[in-house]
Amino acid sequence: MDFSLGKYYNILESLVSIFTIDQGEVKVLLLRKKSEPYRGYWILPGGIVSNDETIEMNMIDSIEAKLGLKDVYLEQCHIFSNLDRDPDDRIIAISYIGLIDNVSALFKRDDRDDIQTAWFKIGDIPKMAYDHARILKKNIEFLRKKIVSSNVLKSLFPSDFTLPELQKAYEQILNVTMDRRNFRKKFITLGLIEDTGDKNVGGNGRPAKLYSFKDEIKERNLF
Amino acid sequence: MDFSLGKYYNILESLVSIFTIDQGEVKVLLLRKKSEPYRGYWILPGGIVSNDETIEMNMIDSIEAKLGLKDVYLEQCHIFSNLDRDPDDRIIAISYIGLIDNVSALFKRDDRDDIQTAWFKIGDIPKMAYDHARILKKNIEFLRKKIVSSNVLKSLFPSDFTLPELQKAYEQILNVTMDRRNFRKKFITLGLIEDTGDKNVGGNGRPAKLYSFKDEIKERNLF
DNA sequence: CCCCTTTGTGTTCAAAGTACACAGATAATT
DNA sequence: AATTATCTGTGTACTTTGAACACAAAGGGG
Repeated sequence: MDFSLGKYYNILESLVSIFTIDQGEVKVLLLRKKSEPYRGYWILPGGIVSNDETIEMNMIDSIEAKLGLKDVYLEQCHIFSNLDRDPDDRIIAISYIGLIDNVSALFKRDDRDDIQTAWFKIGDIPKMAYDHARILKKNIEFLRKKIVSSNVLKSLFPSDFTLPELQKAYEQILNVTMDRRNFRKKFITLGLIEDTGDKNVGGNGRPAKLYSFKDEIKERNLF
Repeated sequence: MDFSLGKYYNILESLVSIFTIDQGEVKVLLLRKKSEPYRGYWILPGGIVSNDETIEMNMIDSIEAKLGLKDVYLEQCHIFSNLDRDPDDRIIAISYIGLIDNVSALFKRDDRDDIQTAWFKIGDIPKMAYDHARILKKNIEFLRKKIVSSNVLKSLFPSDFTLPELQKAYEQILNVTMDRRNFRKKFITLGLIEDTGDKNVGGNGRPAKLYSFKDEIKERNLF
């Protein structure tokens, strides 16, 4: 194959939907475009992939450089190669989901002149540029499948958490309501979490027990 | 972003694991390398993606041009961007699974001088070039997840089929054995298939009833 | 001390999954 | 024509899992 032909040169961008839990709400991190086209619209963070790095490396570097975030749990989601997804250039997008706990999320860099960021509730997404709304939708759909077939939400709750917190996360992402007793029974009988012995103090009402995930993230049907 | 910089030019290849049922066996279509490096080793079919086509278009065209196969059911699986996956060039691979029924598979083009193909049982894969063994493994893993969460095997059995045939396909892909009565009950009570009224004649033993899938392919937990 | 809020807990019923054995239909054999 | 070999079709009891459901306990605030 003769790669000197320009037709085989493709531009690739990585795009990521980074989710976290902020005060009980599942949120996704978006960037605001400050220049045309789509000025003022929101986009998914990402970067252009160089040919001397893996897509994962690019993703990790982009997230750290632009957002200051480290240790984001990443999973590949989907590739979008429609010819019309950017009016100016032909760019292939590789989308990821990213999960980060609320403590690590605090280390997000302050907005620079050229970068404005915000966390949005996943049920309340603003106007997005290009086809990013579609990509985000696909990513949320992917996350939905993921949380019922693995304990991936460990990434949102790495340290101690309460069962109501975990349940709320599931409910928001799956867009359902669940019975507290059945939810609790599920997680405990599956042996996925363990009681730390501590309690959550300071909140309203009876203090909740604190749990932590026992195992590493792996595939396993939960629901 | 200044795309005139060469570092943003990436080479992309599409690679596909095409599965079919051949005399009750689940098989995958491989190509034999006729030149160095890896001469004599086997590879997944695919093509280099141009910047004026989608990856899906490239996949479909490659399959038809090199193999003569049409109407292969395709699903995106995974991207491999390791820097060391090809010793000579930096090529990013986008892998697909493809499903084709045994009748359509018969229209596979005869081997040309430069292309030698063969169907291999998925439990009996030959020596493969580059990282294609790893990619194929991932694709089979993907297929495994897919057949328990959707009726995607409809693509292997588009017209009439018998329940033992379908069961054998599941058993081979999942690498398990199942109870005939429970398997039958499952598919019938799920309402996924319907009795055509015909019977399979000519085989050994009691003729099996012929069924066909009622619905289009869609997500739905089966097992 | 009482009220408000939120968490923790057990049982009953329904549904789905699992295990299991024998009779029916055809082709091949005698 | 009868027998045998091979493969398919079928129902039931048991176990496990999922779903529905209400009240007591712990803490904070007035």
